[in-house]
Amino acid sequence: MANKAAFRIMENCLTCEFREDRLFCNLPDDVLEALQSLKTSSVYPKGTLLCLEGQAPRGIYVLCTGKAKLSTTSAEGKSIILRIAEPGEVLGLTAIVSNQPYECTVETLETSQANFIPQRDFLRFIQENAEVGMKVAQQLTHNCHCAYQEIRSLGHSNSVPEKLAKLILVWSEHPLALSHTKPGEIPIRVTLTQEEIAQFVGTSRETVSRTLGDFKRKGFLKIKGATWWINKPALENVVTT
Amino acid sequence: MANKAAFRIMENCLTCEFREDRLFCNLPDDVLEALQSLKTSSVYPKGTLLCLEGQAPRGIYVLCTGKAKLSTTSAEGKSIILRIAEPGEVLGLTAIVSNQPYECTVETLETSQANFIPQRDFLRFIQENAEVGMKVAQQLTHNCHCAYQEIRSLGHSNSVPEKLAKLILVWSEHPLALSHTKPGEIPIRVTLTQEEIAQFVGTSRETVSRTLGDFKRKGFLKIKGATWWINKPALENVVTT
DNA sequence: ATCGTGCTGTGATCCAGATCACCCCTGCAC
DNA sequence: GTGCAGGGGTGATCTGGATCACAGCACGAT
Repeated sequence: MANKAAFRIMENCLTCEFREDRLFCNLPDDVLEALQSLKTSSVYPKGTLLCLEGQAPRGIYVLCTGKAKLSTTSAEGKSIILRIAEPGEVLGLTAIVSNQPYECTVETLETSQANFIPQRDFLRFIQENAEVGMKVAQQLTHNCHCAYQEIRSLGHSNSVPEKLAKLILVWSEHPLALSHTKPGEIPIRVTLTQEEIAQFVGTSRETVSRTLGDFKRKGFLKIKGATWWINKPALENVVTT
Repeated sequence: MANKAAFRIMENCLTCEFREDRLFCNLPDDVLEALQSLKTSSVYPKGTLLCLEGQAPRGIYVLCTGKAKLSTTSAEGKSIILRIAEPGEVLGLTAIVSNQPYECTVETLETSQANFIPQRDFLRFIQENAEVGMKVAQQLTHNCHCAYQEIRSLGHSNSVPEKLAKLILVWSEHPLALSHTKPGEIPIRVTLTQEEIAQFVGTSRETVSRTLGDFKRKGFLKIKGATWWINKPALENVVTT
């Protein structure tokens, strides 16, 4: 908790610096004001479970800062990562709209701020604001899109190297801003363990380890701690092969 | 086209006998009236492609009668069936809401009636009617739910027999209404080819053939043409094993 | 320094299911 | 009839990747 002070909590949505970039926050003053009056902001440490698969719906979370991992577990205890939610996303929407138990478990991957809005308040709110309804539809569409991507990846039995390369390429779309990097090497930050990567691509931890080793040997990427350097063209080649 | 006369087209949504059962049609008279004025009804023969993956969005289809198969294709030409849409569902929503190309190909599995509404009209309509916005959210939620199911099925490497059994069990929730059936044998109608079933569970045609053969030998089901008799408890046993 | 605990690397083994290569239907067109 | 196309059955073969079983290694707690 020593770095608590370093984490700035944003209490007021109206003056939030990211307001315009974010689907759900980019609303007229009066609407945002009303929405804001329903929320409770909190900061959650890394590893917090915001909601659990199977739990009765309580409300939604708007992720303000940080990242969260959405996963679903099978009867046999295996779990799959569905996607990583970025700041600005609304979590728990499907459960709230359908009034069914949460379909996935949400776990913060870093210290994150999220605004909670109770189900009842939120439902009333979207019924009164067609504008917000549209945003809800857009977030749901995004969820669907990610899910379809995942289905394509899992179902079209690409080999593990191919799936892994695809995943890394997606990650490399949000590169790290480092000063001195060789051209053609994209630096990214990876905080997931190999175990979690395995859950993402639907394979075993060992295979991820072997495949990454293979990639390193072939010069497709370099790994130093949580920072990876990506050789994009080389990886793209793996995908099309 | 000899049986054209046998197919009754429903022109008026207000007097449609199914109106109340269907998410998207169960609306107050005035709203439904307005929605209706935007639509064009048509009857499509089996095998019609209502929309193609990658196509620019034109509008949505409300499926009135019949069934449609939603599938997505990989670069290598393999395709996966995402789900079978039932009457009352709205198709093409994600594309219209996000204004992105259609994410899946929709093909009618039987002669089907569908009402088409152009993108622009529909978007304007939902922005003016918060009530309809909510229905849109519900349909999208349903899409997500199906997609997550599929991910769980594909990703949690259940064996092929298990996945197949699960699929058949889902089908057996809509049994055929036959007069004389033995107790414990649920009759269902299956119009998909083995190839299509393979695409559904993400496996090869041969494996489907072998697995079904196995099920028949073990008395889990009987197949006569397009009618199958399901021994539910036996199949449930396959799933939990 | 000495544990313990969580992550990563790697070898050995084994099998479900993909793939290839046929054959047999049944229905339809000519 | 004959030919042919689209489905369905089945055997033989081969392999990707799961699984088991360890062994390092980093890092924090004691």
